[in-house]
Amino acid sequence: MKIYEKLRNELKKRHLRITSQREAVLSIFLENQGEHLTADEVYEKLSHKNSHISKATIYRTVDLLKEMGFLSKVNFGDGMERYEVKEPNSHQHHHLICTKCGRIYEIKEDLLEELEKLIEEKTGFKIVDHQLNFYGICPRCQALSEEKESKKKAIQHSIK
Amino acid sequence: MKIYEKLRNELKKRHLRITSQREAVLSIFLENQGEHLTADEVYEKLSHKNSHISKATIYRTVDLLKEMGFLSKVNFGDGMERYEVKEPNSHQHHHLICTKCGRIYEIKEDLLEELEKLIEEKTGFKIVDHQLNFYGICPRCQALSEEKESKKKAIQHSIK
DNA sequence: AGTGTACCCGTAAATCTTTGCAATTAGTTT
DNA sequence: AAACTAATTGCAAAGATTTACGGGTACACT
Repeated sequence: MKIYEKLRNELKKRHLRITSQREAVLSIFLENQGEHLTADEVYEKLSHKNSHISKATIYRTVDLLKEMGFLSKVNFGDGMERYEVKEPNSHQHHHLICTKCGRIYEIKEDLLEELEKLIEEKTGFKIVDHQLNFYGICPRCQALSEEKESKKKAIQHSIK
Repeated sequence: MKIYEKLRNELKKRHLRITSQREAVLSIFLENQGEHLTADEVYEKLSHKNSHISKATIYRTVDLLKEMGFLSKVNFGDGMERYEVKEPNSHQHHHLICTKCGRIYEIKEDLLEELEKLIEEKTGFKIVDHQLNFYGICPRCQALSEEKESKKKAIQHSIK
């Protein structure tokens, strides 16, 4: 089933309305698979397509699309909420965030299913979603800081 | 070692200054262990102690305390950033967030160490932190909705 | 197709958070 | 103890997100 059709069905099921704004916002995410877009980025991309939708509506719409399972919210701690397409068939994935350069790396595997089951058994919670972020230093930045470190030592040495 | 002493040492190590504001903000968290405070809540609690610190400074200070390892940032998707005391000796814990009532439950175990190691090996990342949230329905809300469900059925039945 | 109702959108205001700037202050050096 | 330097603070402005409200629109029911 096509995804717009799925959007329409989902909206009908919830007695919500099919509007051009909702389809337009979803289209931006479909045209930018793999990216983590902020509300402002969605707004800009829509503007470039001569589709002017107010920021308030974009915020409301991404939240709705999240509730309906089309998007996931991801927060990288950079001061803005981001959203990405959530493929319904695939497992969830996680994010590795480099605290030096801010680059985001994806971890394709989920690996949390066992843990989820364990927690459901222990707590009686019915878990429907999760979000996992790892923070650290990426290989690239590790290499750079080693370089810097050895330069520093070389300088200290030459001063002696 | 006392925690304020630790704060002072950590600040000195980074060539930052020991200020009354920094100690006051930390004190609020120590007096409210187990809570997840927003910047505004910290501000209010300080005001009640006749300690007026500007919001800007509170935001800057909680971020600094996080960088230095005294606090963890937690985001429950309720529109505000929250911070909590991070016990240095204990493992990290995770949060279960009920999407119906908003209550937060804590999971004491970390359980992510193996996974971290696996990812470090695979990607070359040096992981220093992580944040994991589970979203679902708590036992209490499950019970409530079952109740509602059976009432509904009872009504439908009586209509027949 | 016309009517009615509830939902949805855009605007503006409110709220949460970050940032630039000038005055103040902590801590070092003399 | 005075002088100096650089970090820190508070204020105000900017930026990000949510919310209240009135007019407009989707869609169900004739």
